[in-house]
Amino acid sequence: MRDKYEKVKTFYFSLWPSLTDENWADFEQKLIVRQYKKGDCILKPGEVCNTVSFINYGLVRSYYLVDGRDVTTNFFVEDSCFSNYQSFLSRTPSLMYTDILEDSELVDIDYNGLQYAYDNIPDSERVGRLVAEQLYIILSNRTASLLLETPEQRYLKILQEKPDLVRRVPQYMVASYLGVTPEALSRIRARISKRSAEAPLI
Amino acid sequence: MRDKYEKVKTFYFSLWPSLTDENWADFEQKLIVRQYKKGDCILKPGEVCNTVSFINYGLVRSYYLVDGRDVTTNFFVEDSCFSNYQSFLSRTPSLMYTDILEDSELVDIDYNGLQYAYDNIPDSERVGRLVAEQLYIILSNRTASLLLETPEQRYLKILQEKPDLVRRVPQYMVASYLGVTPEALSRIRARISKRSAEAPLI
DNA sequence: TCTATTTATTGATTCAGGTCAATGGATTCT
DNA sequence: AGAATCCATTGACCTGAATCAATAAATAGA
Repeated sequence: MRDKYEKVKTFYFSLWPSLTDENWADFEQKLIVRQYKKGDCILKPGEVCNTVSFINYGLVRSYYLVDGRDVTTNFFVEDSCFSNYQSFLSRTPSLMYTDILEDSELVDIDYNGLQYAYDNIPDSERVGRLVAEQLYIILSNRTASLLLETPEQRYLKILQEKPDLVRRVPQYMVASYLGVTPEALSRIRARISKRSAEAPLI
Repeated sequence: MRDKYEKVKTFYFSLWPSLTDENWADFEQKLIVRQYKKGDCILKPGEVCNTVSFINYGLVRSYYLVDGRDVTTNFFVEDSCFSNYQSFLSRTPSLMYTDILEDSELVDIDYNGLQYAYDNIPDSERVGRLVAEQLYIILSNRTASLLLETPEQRYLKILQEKPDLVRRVPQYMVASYLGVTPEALSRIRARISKRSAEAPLI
């Protein structure tokens, strides 16, 4: 039988060089494996996010829904961690939805489990800090992209950097991630393929 | 004589309830007070940011300069902490400038000083985590605003939330923070005052 | 104080994206 | 397989922001 903790263990060991097998065994007690089906909504506005999740397999999306407008803040794929970190950290209601886009298996640690780790497992504070710092860096790249690049540039970039994600996700969600309407993304695509058809062959 | 460590001490004690006077004395050894003049540039693209700074007084701006376009990522005012956190954390060259907008006094801790604290002063890892988490929350609010709101809405919001900042900063920098050109902000302002002139008196 | 420079406003034009609406193509469900 | 739903594309029109340019206002320097 497949070990559901294999991947998450590798993930934490990579961030946490001093982690011993003994401490891992302690930490693993706090983890809960959960399966979800495509279409499940695992967090709604008004709810407080209570978990940080590692994705064994699957695909997850976080988004705002503000007067009918759907704005994707992030996609999360297998082998990475996610949370509604703002809500989780501040213990305040989320403003976002989090949906399961493909059947997924998550390995959750809840707020109390994490506090237990911080208080009892050596160097876990450091891991918490490193995770927060990594999330900060990712977010600051996204913010820079929103400020500096046009939607077309952002689309070309995601095509190049995450082609698999673009394939797995409906186009209107990609549009919503780029900050434009589905119609606009459709026209951006048309513009790009028109240009590449006209481009002189080098 | 004014104690240059008074404010920064208050700041750290508020984040760090377990901080003893003895530990503070140790930590204070690592702090360096620096004065800057309006117009000084304290970090340029290509340089690695080596400090986290607390602002005793003054005003600081971080911005990108990409093919002539000036894009403000943040303003920082007295009694808060700042850094080019991405560069500082990852020890990689900054992509941004950081300028002094008003004569300022900063209380710096450098990278090694912070590592010393993490390794030697109890609970400092936790403070590092809390600071990273706070910065994450601030940044995620900014990102949401860029995704969800129009430039006009963002301008009205900054007017309401940080009226003093708007007064202290040239308008073209506010425009650059909102993600529009100076001309566009000028028109947004014209539009708003036209509307409020037309608005029926309630 | 007067001058030089920087900053803010306004006009004309262009263009990308939003909105509304219609159509055709894909998926999904039973 | 067939129906129903969802999704992507396209067209027409509109609006807001970018750009280029000129001018006015404010600020800083000598």
